[in-house]
Amino acid sequence: MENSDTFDLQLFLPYLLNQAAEESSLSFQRVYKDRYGMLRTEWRVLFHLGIFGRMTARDIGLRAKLHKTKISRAVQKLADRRFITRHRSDTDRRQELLELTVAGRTAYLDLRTIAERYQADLGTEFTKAELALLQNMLQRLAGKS
Amino acid sequence: MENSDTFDLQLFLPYLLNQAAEESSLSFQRVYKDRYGMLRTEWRVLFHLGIFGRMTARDIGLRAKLHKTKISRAVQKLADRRFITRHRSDTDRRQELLELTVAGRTAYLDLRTIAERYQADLGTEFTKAELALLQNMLQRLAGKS
DNA sequence: GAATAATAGTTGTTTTTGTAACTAACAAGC
DNA sequence: GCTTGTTAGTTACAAAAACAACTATTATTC
Repeated sequence: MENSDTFDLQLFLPYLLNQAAEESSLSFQRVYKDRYGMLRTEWRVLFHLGIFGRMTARDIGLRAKLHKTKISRAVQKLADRRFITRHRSDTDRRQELLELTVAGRTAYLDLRTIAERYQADLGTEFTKAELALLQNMLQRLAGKS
Repeated sequence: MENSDTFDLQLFLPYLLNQAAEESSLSFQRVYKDRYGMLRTEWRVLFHLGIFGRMTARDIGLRAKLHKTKISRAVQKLADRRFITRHRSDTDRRQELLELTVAGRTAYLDLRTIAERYQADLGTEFTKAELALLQNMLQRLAGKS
């Protein structure tokens, strides 16, 4: 109280980004959590398989910047729930090829619809140009060491 | 593989924001973690006390949107490390007034310097106008329901 | 081609978080 | 003023994340 400081925490990016990320995750989280009992890593793995088709845990990790233990556990859960199948690769028997089942694809398409609606709703709050710049800046922020 | 999907995960805000937030937190995290053994909630509490002066856990929670149990634990750790003092309020003996010690203020000022340098460095990658828009949009994203 | 290193993925252990239940103090209603 | 409800903060337990050590397989090197 005696001395008030001038640093603006609300504008400090590591802080501000986290607040925005947390808030923006919430509505989507409710869907994948309540409707499918999924965790964050699980919907991400599901989406990667939905978008890119058959791939290995390793490749998902590289793309999503996720640690292999997280992926391993997400894969287990998704396989338990029959959302994905796992097949050992013939060319490298360490690797496992992951793929969505029909149920997995259905869940993916459902969630993707929600995600698309979320993105579309942003259009009512921001202009196309604003959104494009935001995404561009976030990608630059995300993509460096 | 057989069917590639068109949804662009990289532009989906709950995903993109998280990637950016995680990346942008990293460099700062290294400082408060390695140098002071702090956790995310701890530096946030420290900063709130540094910026706003004496305040209660409740008020920090409202400002930072942090749950009281998180704050309670951060306060304990910060008090253990003699970064803050805690005094029961006279007007309401449920509340506790928190305040930085000299050591706490020193740590805060050190971390604030790093934070300011981080913000300044952003100026080399983005224009002032871009940054202003980014912050504005993030605040709008952060500050709803 | 045997020994060594590197890689894909799993499992176990420790930290950290999330959630619910609790204590102590205050506030409101009757 | 006593019962009922709220609030500030803590504690205990459950869920999730982080980190390290492990197995099995492939790659490298001498």
